[in-house]
Amino acid sequence: MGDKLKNYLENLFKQLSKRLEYINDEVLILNVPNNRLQGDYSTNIAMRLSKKLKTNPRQIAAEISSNLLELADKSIIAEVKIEGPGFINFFFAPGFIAGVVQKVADNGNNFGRSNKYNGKKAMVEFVSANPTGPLTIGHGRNAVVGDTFANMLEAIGYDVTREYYFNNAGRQMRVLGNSVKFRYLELLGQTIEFPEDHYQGEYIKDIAQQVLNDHGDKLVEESPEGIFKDYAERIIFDDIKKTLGNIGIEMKSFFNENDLYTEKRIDKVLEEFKAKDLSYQSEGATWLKLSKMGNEQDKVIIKSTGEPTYRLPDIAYHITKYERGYDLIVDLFGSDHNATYPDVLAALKALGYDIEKIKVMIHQFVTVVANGQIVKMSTRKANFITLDELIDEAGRDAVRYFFVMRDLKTHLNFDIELAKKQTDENPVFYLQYAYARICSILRMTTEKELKASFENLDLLKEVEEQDILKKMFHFADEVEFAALNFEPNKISNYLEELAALFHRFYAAHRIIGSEKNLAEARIALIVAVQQAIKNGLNILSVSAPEKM
RNA sequence: GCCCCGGUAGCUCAGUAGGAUAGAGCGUCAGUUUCCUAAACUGUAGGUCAGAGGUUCGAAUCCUCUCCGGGGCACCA
Repeated sequence: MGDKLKNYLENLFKQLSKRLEYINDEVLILNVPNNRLQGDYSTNIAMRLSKKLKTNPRQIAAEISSNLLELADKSIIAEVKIEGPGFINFFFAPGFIAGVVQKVADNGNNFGRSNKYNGKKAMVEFVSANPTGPLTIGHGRNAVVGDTFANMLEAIGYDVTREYYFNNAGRQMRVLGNSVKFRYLELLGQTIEFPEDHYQGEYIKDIAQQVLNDHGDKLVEESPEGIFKDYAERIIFDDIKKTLGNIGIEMKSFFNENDLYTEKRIDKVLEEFKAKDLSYQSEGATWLKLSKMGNEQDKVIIKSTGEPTYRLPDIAYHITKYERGYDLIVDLFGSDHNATYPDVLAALKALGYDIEKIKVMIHQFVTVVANGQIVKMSTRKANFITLDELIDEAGRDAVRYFFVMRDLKTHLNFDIELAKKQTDENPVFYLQYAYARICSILRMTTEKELKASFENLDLLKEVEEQDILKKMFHFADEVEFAALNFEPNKISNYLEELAALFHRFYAAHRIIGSEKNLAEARIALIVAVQQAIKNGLNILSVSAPEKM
């Protein structure tokens, strides 16, 4: 759907370039000025051209604007002004702006969405926590952001697969099995000195209890890597899936690292490295020639024990993503991974894969603040707060919103008290309140037999009304921008601004009690706002309550 | 020592390929409800955009250096 206003101007400039040749070589940058007196859109093209043409920018601006006015449709563009050092400011006709209301009504739940990337397949890999314990708040940011990425890509037409990659073998899982067995023996009355580097959490005791319930004391001689590990894995994974479900995340697929071995994919990659002379043996290990691929140093891919390091399966795993035909491959990691992915990318590139398709997104850590104190957490030490506990306390909407409302690149302070608060300090409620307020107004207007009408949209002339209309025109652009740049916080910011404009309108003007035509145009306006907020919240998977 | 992120109002943060007087919420203080939800709105106060150089008509934004905070630099994942 795009932004009609912007498209219109871009087309106008295209026509203009036939008249004024110098326009051709200059990129047109249109932005929305902060100050409404500076127009609906503004361009600095004259200033940029003045360097090249060695002419006064205001003079160039004058030539551009007079030609533009001749080409422009007066019912769309009301005014073009030259201001400041040479900005060209465009003012749209209020009646034209109001047309967005009709557009929203026509598109309904699809308003803001587009089919620009229809037919393209994307994968978002996220969470990918190994089943060694419940999801923590730290995983929460990854989970919510990843799912929101997927929602945003769907909103611009992508067919998206959400995938969870996990490893249920190796040292961690052995330690997990051991941990359960120790707790099991404790339950049977043995005195155990529980190792410090084992999983300390209460959940391990629960799993041990479960084993005891099902098998009694028959497993004293059983290997920790058998039944104990299997129980732990199954119970923990069920718990993880339940937690994800609690915040509305449904993974389409769970990819087990182990399949890479059984399907001989690891061997195949190794052979390929060898054939392309990208690996070598040294000190009993197999090394990857990363220094030849532009990275700092060579790294081990097979330890002298014969076990691969994480890099090798990671590379093989990504090859499956290519083979599965994705046009866009998104990996979302915490900042602790920031040094590892370049190795994987370099290797894939060396094997001939187009790494432009891969977008590695790194989010910074979550700092949990409780009672004004920073809480340090570790799964192993079990002093963490689980994601489930957080959802129980703060609710799904607040959790989803809080994890997404900040730029990924910055540390997120998660203030547990704030998220729990059902007050105006909590931005989720600000948005939801705007929505609920509209629903309430509409219940009243229905009683008074007033209904939305598109006949007299040109009556929407007040500043507060025009501001809302203009804001709505940008919705689709904001969604597309947010999706392509992986910035979900752009959507929450946009919605907060839209909600603020609505609240301002509400305080300044009345619907019930206004002249009928105006009242019905205003109803159409707020119905459109209602739809936009709902669609935006929907992308964030936050609910839009009709009553609060 | 090296690499990646960040440093903007008292607090939490926006600031979209460099643009016009740096914004919002919360918190301060002062107001607004016989009237569609006051979970709202209006006004007030609050800034050396970490610091120093540079690039240019113009820098919070780009470059260099310094300081502070976080993460990483394994034959762990």
